[in-house]
Amino acid sequence: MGDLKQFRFEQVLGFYINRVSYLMTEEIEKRFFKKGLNIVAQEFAILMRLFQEGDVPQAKIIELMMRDKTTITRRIDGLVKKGLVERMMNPDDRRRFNIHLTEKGKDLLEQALPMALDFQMELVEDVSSEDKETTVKVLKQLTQTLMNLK
Amino acid sequence: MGDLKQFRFEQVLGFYINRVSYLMTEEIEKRFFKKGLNIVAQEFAILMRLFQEGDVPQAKIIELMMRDKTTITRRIDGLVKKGLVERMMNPDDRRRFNIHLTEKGKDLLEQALPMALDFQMELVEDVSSEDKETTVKVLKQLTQTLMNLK
DNA sequence: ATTAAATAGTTGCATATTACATCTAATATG
DNA sequence: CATATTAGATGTAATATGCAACTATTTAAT
Repeated sequence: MGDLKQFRFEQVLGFYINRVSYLMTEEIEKRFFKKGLNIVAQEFAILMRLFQEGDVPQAKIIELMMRDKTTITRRIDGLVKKGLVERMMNPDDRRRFNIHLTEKGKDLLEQALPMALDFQMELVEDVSSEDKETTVKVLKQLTQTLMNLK
Repeated sequence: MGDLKQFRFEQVLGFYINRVSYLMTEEIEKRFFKKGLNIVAQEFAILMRLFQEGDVPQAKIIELMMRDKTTITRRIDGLVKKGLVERMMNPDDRRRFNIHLTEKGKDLLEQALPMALDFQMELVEDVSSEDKETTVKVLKQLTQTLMNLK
């Protein structure tokens, strides 16, 4: 086990990725809360997706969030209860719902999105755009590798 | 809100960081489980830290994990129950415990560490060492920025 | 057409994670 | 010595998560 002790664990990507992920989530949720926006980061991610893509069935959100369908059912339940989205009947397939952003949901996003973008800007302020691009590239690559493992 | 629609959200770091963080954690836990190692990623992080630094009081682990002290108390409880660590009296300050890696904990780490290192290697296999270094640098920078916000 | 298989989503559990408020014991500070 | 601070534990409650099993619907297979 001696040789392992030599290893500089701090150089390991996972170490930082988990930390940054946790800290970013924590910070953006804190900011949402301060502005009276009653959503967590995951809910924001769903709303943002609906804003980008329009109505989608829950299956799409499951894919995005990479969680069990039961977990997503309950997340959507929560968003419905808050009045931010609604389940619309899909006439082509009556098993499916289209998740639809309500006016209230749009209003909330109108506040939340600029906050999220500001936060991102603030974060990478001191990172050169070259380094930022490299990082995004590497993260995309890692995502792909990880998805292939599944 | 029209201008926001233009924004390429996929370029945003947070998007990938969260995904990679989640997928990495999931994958390493799956591998631990497959080999019969009964630990989650957070427990591994604690054991690894103990291996690197020797006995530390719980406060150090709180700092590492960035969780509430009650959460850490219970994590340590869990590790004690599994026989992987023990709480040693600190003669200099009787409020404090030193968390000590047991033989069983060391044995487990002896299996888990190489797995974690292999996993990391596997992940960054196709990433040039230059890109990897840049990514680590950026992640460190982001960590620092995020810590300063707190 | 009729039956079997697959799909979308929900509900009933059980478990894990987390933290706030509060408590005890011990140490540090004035 | 009195008080404040610190380390850690416990009570409790909220949230997150997924497996198993279920319903309803659509698709595929005979």
